Amino acid sequence: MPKVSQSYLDARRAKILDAATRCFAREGFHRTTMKDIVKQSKLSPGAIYNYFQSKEEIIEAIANERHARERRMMEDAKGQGTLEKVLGKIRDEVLGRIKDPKERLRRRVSIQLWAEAQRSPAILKLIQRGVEGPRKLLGGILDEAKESGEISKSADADAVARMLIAVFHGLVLQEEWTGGVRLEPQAALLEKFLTMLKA
Amino acid sequence: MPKVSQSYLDARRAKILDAATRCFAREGFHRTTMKDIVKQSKLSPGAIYNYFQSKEEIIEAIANERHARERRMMEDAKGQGTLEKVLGKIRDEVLGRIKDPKERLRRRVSIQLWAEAQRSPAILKLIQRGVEGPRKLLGGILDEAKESGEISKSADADAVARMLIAVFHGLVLQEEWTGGVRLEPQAALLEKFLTMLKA
Amino acid sequence: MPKVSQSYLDARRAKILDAATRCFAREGFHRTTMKDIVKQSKLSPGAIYNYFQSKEEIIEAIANERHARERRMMEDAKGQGTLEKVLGKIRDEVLGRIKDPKERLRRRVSIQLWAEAQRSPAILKLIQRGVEGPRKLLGGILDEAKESGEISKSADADAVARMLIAVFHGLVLQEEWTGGVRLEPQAALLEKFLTMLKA
Amino acid sequence: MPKVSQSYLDARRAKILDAATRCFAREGFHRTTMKDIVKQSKLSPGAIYNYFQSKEEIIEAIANERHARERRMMEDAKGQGTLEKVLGKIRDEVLGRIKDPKERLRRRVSIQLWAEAQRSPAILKLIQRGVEGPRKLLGGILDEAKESGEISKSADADAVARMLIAVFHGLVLQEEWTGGVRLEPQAALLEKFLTMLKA
DNA sequence: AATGAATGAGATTTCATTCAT
DNA sequence: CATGAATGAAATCTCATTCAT
Repeated sequence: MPKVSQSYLDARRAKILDAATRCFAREGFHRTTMKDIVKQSKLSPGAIYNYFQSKEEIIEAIANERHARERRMMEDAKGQGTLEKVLGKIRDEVLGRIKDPKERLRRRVSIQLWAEAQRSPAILKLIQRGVEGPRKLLGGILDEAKESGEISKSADADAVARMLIAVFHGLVLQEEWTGGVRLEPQAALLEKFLTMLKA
Repeated sequence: MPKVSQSYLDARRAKILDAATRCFAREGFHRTTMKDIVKQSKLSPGAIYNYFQSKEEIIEAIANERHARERRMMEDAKGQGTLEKVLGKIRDEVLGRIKDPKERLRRRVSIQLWAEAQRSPAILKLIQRGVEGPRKLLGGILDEAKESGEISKSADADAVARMLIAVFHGLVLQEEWTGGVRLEPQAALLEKFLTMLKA
Repeated sequence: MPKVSQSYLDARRAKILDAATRCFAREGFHRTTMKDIVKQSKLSPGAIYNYFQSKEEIIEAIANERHARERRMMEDAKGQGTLEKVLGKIRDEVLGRIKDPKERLRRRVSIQLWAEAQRSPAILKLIQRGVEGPRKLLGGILDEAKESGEISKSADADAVARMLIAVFHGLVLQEEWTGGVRLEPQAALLEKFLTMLKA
Repeated sequence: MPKVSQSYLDARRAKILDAATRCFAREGFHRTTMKDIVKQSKLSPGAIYNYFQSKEEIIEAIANERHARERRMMEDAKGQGTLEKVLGKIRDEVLGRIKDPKERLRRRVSIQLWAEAQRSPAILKLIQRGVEGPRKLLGGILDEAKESGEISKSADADAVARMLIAVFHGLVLQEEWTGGVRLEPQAALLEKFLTMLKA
C-alpha cells in the first residue's frame, strides 16, 4: 500500500518550494512558468498540482514559510532579556545569514512578494502579519526597556520599532540593487541610535 | 514637418503613461494587459504602439519619469546650504507629497519596479541611478557638514546616507502594507539622530 | 480605419458557429477541441475568442440560434388560422427540412444540448424557453379549436400539445439512431389522432 | 480459485456502477472525472481499474444494464396476452417507476447516452438494440392484435410502435426539462389513440 | 486485490504585438 | 497617425491511466 510516509510528502512539498524559490528569485513570479518549476524540481506538472492547487498557492506557501521563519527568529530573540541583548541577537542573526546564498534567494523572493501584495489580499495579509509581529515585539521590548530605565521614557517605542524595521527592509533593497552595503557601519550607527534613546 | 504639434505628441505620451500608472498601481505590471491600458487611456492599441515600442518600454518610461522627478527634488534640496536645511527641505517635500493620491499611485508603482529590477537590467540600471544619485548627494552634503563642523569627523557619511534612504524606502513599504505610519515622530527621530552625529 | 462593418462581424460570428456546429455534430461538445473549431473555421484561436468568451458561450449561442429558429417557425405557423392548417404548416416545415444535411447536423447538436442541459443552467433555460413556447402556442391553438368546435371540449389541450412535441423529439432520436423513420405514416397517424379529438 | 468470492466482486462492480451513475446524472459523462467516481464510490483509482478497463467501459456497462433492464420489462409485459393488457402493463411499470429517485438518475444518464451514441459506436449499438427490441416487440403485438381483430388491419404496426416509443422518450425529456408532465392525461390520450386503431 | 502518487499529453484561454485599412 | 481585428505562441491546469509497493 503506497500510502507513502508523511515525511516523504513533506520532502516533496519542500522540494517543490525550493525549486520554485530558485525560479522566482531568478525570473520573478510572472516570468517563471510552471514548466520552469517542473524542470527545476524534476517532477511532473501533475505531481506539483498534487501538492499545490495553483501557482498562486505556491507563492503563498513561500510567503508563509518566509514569515514563519521570521517570526521564529524574533521569538527566539525575545527570550534574550535586555534590549541590548535582543537587538544584538537579531543583528547577529541577520549578519550571519547575509552570506547564505539561499538566504539571498529568499530575500529576492521577498521583494517580489512586496510587489505581489499589491494585488493579492492573501499575500498582503501574510506580509502584514509578518511585519506586525516584529513591530509589536520590538515595541514591547522597547516599552520594557523604558520601564527598566534602559531607554528614556520619552522615546516613542512604536516609531522606533518602525524605523528599525524600515532600515532593515531598505538595506535589503540597496543590497539587491547595488550591493556594497557594509553592515558593520550600519550596526555601529544603530548602536549609536540606541544610545541616543537613553537620553 | 510633423503633421501634428509636438505638444500634441507629448500630451498623448503623458496620457498613456498616466493610464499605465493607474493600471500598474492597481494590478501590477503583469496583471495589467495592454488592453487595460488601452481602455484606461481611451486610445487604441495601435496608437499606443506609435508612442512606445512595447509594454516593457512603457514601464521603463515610468521608471524614468519617477527617478527624474526624484533627482530634480534632490538637486533642488541641495541648493539649500546647511545640512539641516537640506534635510528639512527633503522632509518637507516628502511630507507634503505623502497625501497626494497620485503620489500614492507612483509609490505603488515604485514597489513594482523594485521587484522588476530583478529581471530587467534596464530597470535595474534606472533604479541604481535613482538611488545612487541621492546617496552621493547626501554623502556629499554630510561630508561638507563634516568640514564645516556641523557633524563629527568620525561619522561615516556613506553609511548615514544609506540609512536615511533605507528608512525612506522602508517606511514607504510599511505605509503601503498597513498604513498608519506617523511621519512626525519619524522625522523627530531622524533629527535627533543627526544631532547625535555632532558628537 | 478598419472598424469593419457590422455585416462583416456578423459573418465572422456565423462562420464560427457554423464551424462549431459541424465539429459538435461530428464529435460532440466535449470531444471537440477549440483547436478543431479553429481548424474548421480557418480562423485563429484569438479571433474566435474575440467573438465568444468561451467554448461554453459558443455552445450557448448555438442553442440560442436553434431555438430562435424554432420559435420563428412556430410563430409563422400560428398565422395559418385553423388547427388543421397550422399543423399542416408545421408538418410541411418539418418534412421539408428533414432532408437538409445542415438540418441533420443541427438535430445532432440538439441531442447534445439535451444532455448538456443537465449540467448547464444556461442551456437548460434556453431549452425550456424553446419548448415552452411551442407548447403554449400549440395549447393555445388547440384551445381556440375547442372554441370553434374543431375539436371536442373535453380534450386536454396541454396534454395533447405535450404529446405532439414528444412525438417530434422522440422521432428525431429514432432517426438518429437507426434511421428509417418514415414520416408519412407518422403524419397520417397524427392526423387521424387529431380527428379523434373531435369526438 | 479466486481469492475473493464472486459475490464480493459483483458487489464491488455494482458499487462502482452505482457511484458512476450518481456522478454521471449530476455532471454528465465528461464533467465527471474518475476522481469523482473514486470519491463517490469510496474506492481507489486502482481498484476501479481492476473492474473496468476505462471510463468508457463504465459508461458502456451502465448503458448495458439500462437496456437489459428495459428488455426484461418488455419481455415481462409481452406475456400478458392482449394488446390492451400488454400496454396496460407497460404503462403501470412506467408510472410506477416514475417517482423512484434512482430511476430519475437512470433517466438522466439515458439522455447522456443518447448524446454519447453520436460518437461511440459501441454505445450506439447498445441503444439500437435497446430500442429495436421494444419496437419489434410492440410491432409484433400489434400485428397479433390485427390478426385477432383487436385493431384495424389497415393500421401500420411499425409506425404505431415507433410513435409509442417516441412519445415515451419525448416525455422523459420534457419531464427532465420542466417537470410537470401529468401522466394520467397522457395515458388517457394513449388509450384513445389505441381505440382509434380499432377503426 | 488495493493503494494513491505520479505521469504527461493535451485542453482552454490569454495577450503582446502587428498590419491592412 | 489611428483603428481594432487578427495572430499564434505560450501559459496554466486537468485528468485518464499506470505501477511500484
